[in-house]
Amino acid sequence: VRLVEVEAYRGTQDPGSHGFRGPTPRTEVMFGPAGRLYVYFTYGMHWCANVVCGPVGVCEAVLLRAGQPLEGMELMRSRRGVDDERLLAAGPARLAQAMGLSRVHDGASLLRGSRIWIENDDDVVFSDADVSRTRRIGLSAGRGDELEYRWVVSASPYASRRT
DNA sequence: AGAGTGATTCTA
DNA sequence: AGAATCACTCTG
Repeated sequence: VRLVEVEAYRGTQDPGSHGFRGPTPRTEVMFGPAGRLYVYFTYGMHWCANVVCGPVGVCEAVLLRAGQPLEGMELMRSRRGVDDERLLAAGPARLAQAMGLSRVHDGASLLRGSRIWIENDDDVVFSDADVSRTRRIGLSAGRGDELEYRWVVSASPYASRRT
């Protein structure tokens, strides 16, 4: 997919982050080296994937919130049980499901030579003017909900909501 | 607007 | 141990 929406989480500096209260068995990956996936399970049924960003000992991660399907459309349709291309990866749990990400990918490396990776698009698709910065989704009040740590391609029909 | 669903973490 | 919470999605 082509990523069209992400959110930043700043660990111990950020009450909205799973890492706010320091490392736990669940969050230890986020306190490890950058370039790995932090995949967590929530609401009894959903997986969501983050990219760990900070140096060892510092919890920082970026939640992958939405993507535009580019390849493997039929595989993603079957994983999602949905036909509409715009709903295949429009949301963090939808994206993870479309990509087939779950427990076994927690801690997986994204570095060169890995089976999962992120790469720059050779074509320039979006300019800075296409990207909006907003408050994050799904955080209760007082949990860092006022921070504008969500970046989204405003006009993309593949984002998790219209902006 | 509400239900579904179960791991994780905090409190006692 | 028990309870609260939850970086969500789908269906009405």
